[in-house]
Order: sequence, then C-alpha cells, then structure tokens
Amino acid sequence: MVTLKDVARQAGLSVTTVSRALNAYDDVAAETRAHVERVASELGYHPNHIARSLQGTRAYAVGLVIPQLVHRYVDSFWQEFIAGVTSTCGEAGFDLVLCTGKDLHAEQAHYQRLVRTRRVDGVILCDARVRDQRISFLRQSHAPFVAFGRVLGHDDFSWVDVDGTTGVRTAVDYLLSLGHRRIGYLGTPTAFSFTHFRHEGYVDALFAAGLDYDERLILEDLDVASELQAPIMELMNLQEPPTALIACADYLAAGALRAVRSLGIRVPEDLSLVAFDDTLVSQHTEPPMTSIRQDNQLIGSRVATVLIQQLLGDGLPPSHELIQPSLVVRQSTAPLPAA
Amino acid sequence: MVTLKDVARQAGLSVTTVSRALNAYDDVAAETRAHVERVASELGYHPNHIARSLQGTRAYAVGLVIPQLVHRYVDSFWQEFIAGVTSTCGEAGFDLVLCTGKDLHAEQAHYQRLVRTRRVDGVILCDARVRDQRISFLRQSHAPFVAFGRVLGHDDFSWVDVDGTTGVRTAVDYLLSLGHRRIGYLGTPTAFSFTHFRHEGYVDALFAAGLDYDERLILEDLDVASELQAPIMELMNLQEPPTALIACADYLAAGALRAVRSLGIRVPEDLSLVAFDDTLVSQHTEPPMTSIRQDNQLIGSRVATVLIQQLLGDGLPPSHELIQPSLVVRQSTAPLPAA
DNA sequence: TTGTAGGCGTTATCAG
DNA sequence: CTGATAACGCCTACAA
Repeated sequence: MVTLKDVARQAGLSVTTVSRALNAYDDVAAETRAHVERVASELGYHPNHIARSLQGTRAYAVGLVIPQLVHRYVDSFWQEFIAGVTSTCGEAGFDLVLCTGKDLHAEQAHYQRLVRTRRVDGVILCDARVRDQRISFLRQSHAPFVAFGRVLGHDDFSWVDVDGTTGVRTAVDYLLSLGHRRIGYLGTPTAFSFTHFRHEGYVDALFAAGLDYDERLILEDLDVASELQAPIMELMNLQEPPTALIACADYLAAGALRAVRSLGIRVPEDLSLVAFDDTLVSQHTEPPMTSIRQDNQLIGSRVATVLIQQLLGDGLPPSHELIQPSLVVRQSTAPLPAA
Repeated sequence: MVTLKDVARQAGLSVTTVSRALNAYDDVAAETRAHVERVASELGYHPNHIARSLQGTRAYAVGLVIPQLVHRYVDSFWQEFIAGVTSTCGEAGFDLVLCTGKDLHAEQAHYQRLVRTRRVDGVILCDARVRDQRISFLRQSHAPFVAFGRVLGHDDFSWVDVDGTTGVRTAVDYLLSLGHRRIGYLGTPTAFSFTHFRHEGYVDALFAAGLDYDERLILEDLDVASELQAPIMELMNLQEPPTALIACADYLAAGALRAVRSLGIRVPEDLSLVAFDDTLVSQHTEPPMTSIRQDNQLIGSRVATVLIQQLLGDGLPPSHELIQPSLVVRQSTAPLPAA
C-alpha cells in the first residue's frame, strides 16, 4: 500500500510538505505541488481514511442508526429517507455509516461509539420521542447532530420536521368541505413526538369550524400491532357514528379499511377515510386512499444538508425547518350523502 | 471519550497491561484482569475501532453502493436488504458504509474509493449484471467482495442468490396443476442476470410438462417504465390467448393487472396472475396476488455473513449460496374454468 | 506478570 | 515556503 511516506521519499520531500501539497494548502510552491501530485498519481497514492480519522480531523461521514423493528419497517420510509441522505451526502463528499439497534439504549450506544471513535463527524437522529434520552446524550457529549422530528420546548438543537399539524388540519378541512361534521381520529403512539403535532391539527381544525371535540370519536396510541376490529366496531356503533375518519398512519388506515369493510360499511359511500404517509400501502388499497403525503426522500436530503452545513461551518446556530406535506385526493373520500 | 490511558491511570497500571487484560491475553494475573475489567466498565470504556484499525489492517466496516434510481426504489427491497445487512454486521462488530451512485460507473468509483482508502474491508455488490464491469474491477483490485446475484460462467467470486429458476418453475407448475396450458410470461430487463435464471424456470417447467414454447406468449425486457397496455392487449387478443400470466416482478404484475382490467378481463376468473418479489405492492392489490416470495432481509443477512467470514478467515475459497423462494398463494390465481 | 518503546498513516504546531 | 516533532488510541515486540 502506497503511503504518504512513499510519496515523500520518491519526491525527495518531507511527509509534511507532501501532505499539504495534496490537501490544497496555500503555503506550498506551485511547482512543488505539481511535482508532488505527479508522483502521487504515478505511485497510485490514496490517503488512508482510517489514519485521517484517527488523527482527529474530519471523517467525512455521518452516522444513522435505524431501529431494528418499528412500524416503518413495513413501508418504505427508511429506504426513501436513506436515499435522500446518501445522495445529498455524496454530493458533499460524505458517506453514510449505518447501524441498527434493537432498542433506544442500543441505538444510543451506537451513536456514542460512532462519534467517540471519530468514525463519523455527526449523526442523524430519527423518530424523536417526547422525552428523548438520546437527545440529552448527544447534546451533552457535544456531538453534532440533526434530528428528524422536533421535541416540544427544545429548540437548542437542529431539527427538520414535517408539519403534521398543517397536514392533518388540511385533511380535516377537506372533509369539512365535503360536508362531514362527525370526524373520527385514529392516532399513532403517543411516545412519538409527531403524534402530538398531528393531533393538534385535528383539534385546531375542529375548533376553527366551531365543532365540539368528542372524545368518543378519538382512538389514540395505536401502533402497528393494535387490534382495530373491536374499537372500530364500538366507534361505528355509536348513536351518532362518524361519517369520516382520519388515520394518522397508513397502517392504521389500511387496518381501519379492513375493519369497517367486515362490518359491511362501504368506503367512501358510507365512510370517508384519510390516511397519513402516502406510502405504497395507501396507494394500492381498494379504493386507493386519500392521504397526506410527505416526501421522505426530501426529508432525508434536508436533514443531511443541515447536518453537513453544521459540520462544515462550525458554531452555526441551531436551524429549524418545517416541511409541508400535501393532501393527495384519491377515492376513499366522498361528500357526505344527504341524510 | 475514555481511552485505554484513562483506564490505565485509574487502575494504576500501564496501558499495555490494561490492553492485554481486556483482550484476554493469558499472561496477566487473574486478579489484575478482574480489576481492569471493573475499572473499564465503571469508566464506560469502549475500544476505538479506528485506532485499532490503524495498526492492524481491519476497518471493521463493509461498503454498499445502492443505485440511485432503479425499479427497486418503488418497493422496499433495499430497506429490507439493508436491515439484514446492518443487523448481521452489527452482531459481528462491523458497520455498514453506504453510498449511492447514479450509474454503474459512479458505483464503481465509490467502490474503488472505499477500498483504496481503507474505509471498508470489503464490499457488497448488488444487482449483478450479465456482463459486469464492477466485478472485473473488484476482482482485479483484490478487494474482498460478495455479490448478490450470480453471473453465468463466473464462479471465482462469492455470491448469494435467490433460486429464481426454481421459483418460477414452482409457480408455473402450480398454474399447470390448476389446469392452465397457455401461460404467458412477462420478463424483467435482460441486463440483470437474474432475468435469465427466472426465464429458465419458465422454459424448464414447460418442457417438463411437454408443452411448446410459444414466443407469442413471451414479453421480455420490461422495466418499470415499460408501457404494458399495448403489448398486453396484443397478447390477450391472440387466437388462443393465455389463461394465465407469470410476471417476473411485482411492478409488472401490478401493471398487467391494470392493463387487463381496462380490457374488461377479470382476475382470477378470466386470467390467473402470478407475481415475483411479494412486496407490499402485490399484497395490497385487489385481488391480493399470488406471488413468488423472496426474503430480502435474509438475503442481506446471508450476504453480510459470507462477506464477514471471508474477511475474518482469509484465503477462504469462494462460497456460493442459493436461497429458495416460496410460492405464496393468494387470490389472483384460480383453476382454469371448464371451457 | 508487568512495563517501556516504537509504530500504524495522517495532520497540526511550531520552528527554521 | 519547508521540515522536524508530536500527537490520535491502540497493539506488539522486547525488556525488566
């Protein structure tokens, strides 16, 4: 393997000079630089990344730990997100180092290792929780990081998030415009911080329309393994059942669709249904679903951009960025039929 | 950021002794070792992979370059594959370094950089092509690598692949058992090596059943952007149209489903349809599709295992592993109706 | 059984 | 402008 020393010897210069010549420092003679570059390429020199990292400068890599099993494993969220991260990183000359952790604790251990060993220059944190130990840890260990997802009351770190509040509010407004007044709500696990923002959109929209918040129409804390059949049945057997339902995740919408169908309720004739995420799942159901769409690749790309900016220009203030989702209208929603 | 030196100071020993105690050398007193281990865990010491790599020769990382845009981007293949790779790597103490390349040339450049700069110890190569320049490059640069996908006539490198031949053959056999005799075939791009193995399964099954290979029933080289409407129409308007169709990718099956439906042909009553891949796409169509299923996470896991074995025990002979897909029967296939 | 010294390849610091 | 020298954290002769 060709090292800097080999190049130095061959060029009749010191290792230091060669290093600086190759790294575009401005204090080396143009002639010397040319010579060094020629020798380096003749010898087929490539800098040893490991040594570079050990030395303490930049690793030109960012880290990401993905949960081993979350609901998102069933859709293509991570894939699109990662695609966004890697392509943006690539343009900036960074690589992505990926690990997986079975739980939050394991995730944190990975983050610790990655930054401590200088394997990466900074990390990306996903699925921000309401009380997130990982964030406290990263902050206190002075590891540059950017989170996908905000945490209420903590703006001392950079984050990129989807404006779930506006997303849900837009969807509810749309249902209202179709004449619906009894709108049910299926919420994601409350541990995730995005859950609360989405919920807020629902409340806001009802309030703006002067409608009551009826707790009986709300199902909360539903994860991918939740059994929806029974609660949905209860919901639809109310004195005044909802005429529309907004499900805060695709998997909930798909589950609700199956549940109501088994009750003989037709979508969208008897019940309108809106999903959130707009992955392949909601696009391929029958009928295809009206859904709040977030561009996962864009999210990954923005998170990476913010992190790299933070890494290159250091000491930048925390940046906060809200990405707007959009409502994709398909065939699972319809005007409220005249009673 | 606790280092060996910190542990040594705290334990009142030299760095050397601590290092040996922690690395299970047999020339340290049992008592000393216990003491060192206690101090190390109290301080939360974790060895620095980077430093370790520098003096040894292992980076404890493997590389993977994913194509920027291929048909697989629309399903969750990469996500599942990556999940398998990272979890297996993690267990062995390796990280995954991920890049993306817009074309094969860019991919190759990334592989070159990763191995030359010692950023990784070996790489994973995906989507093997019939004539794959990346493979020649990796072989000649002596970079340890494992491919997902074989290339006919090249067994001098390690690969893991899905037995597409048996997969398709099983599906055709199933259709035959339902009474079908006119079975159409929709093939993936011929540049991919798996295309040919799948095709072989089709031919084998027909031959074994004593049926003719009718070129009019075969559509080949269809990618995700292929317009299926016209060719499918032609296919179904034959004197003796097929009564069943086997599509060698989920996206082809979904496209075919739309195309035949627009012709007023019902699935499975008028036409049986089998897909390949069994991603969410084929699971959520109406009707849900009978599909040849491959376990993408398992594939990733096996590829990583083989690569790491190769890395740790060096000089191992190339290993070849064929993973069996399985046929998942759903509602897109039915017995041939009595004419 | 333990400690000392040297080096893996690179870059930062400071002298010349 | 260029070159010694000292790290980075770890391992491994070799010496004590």
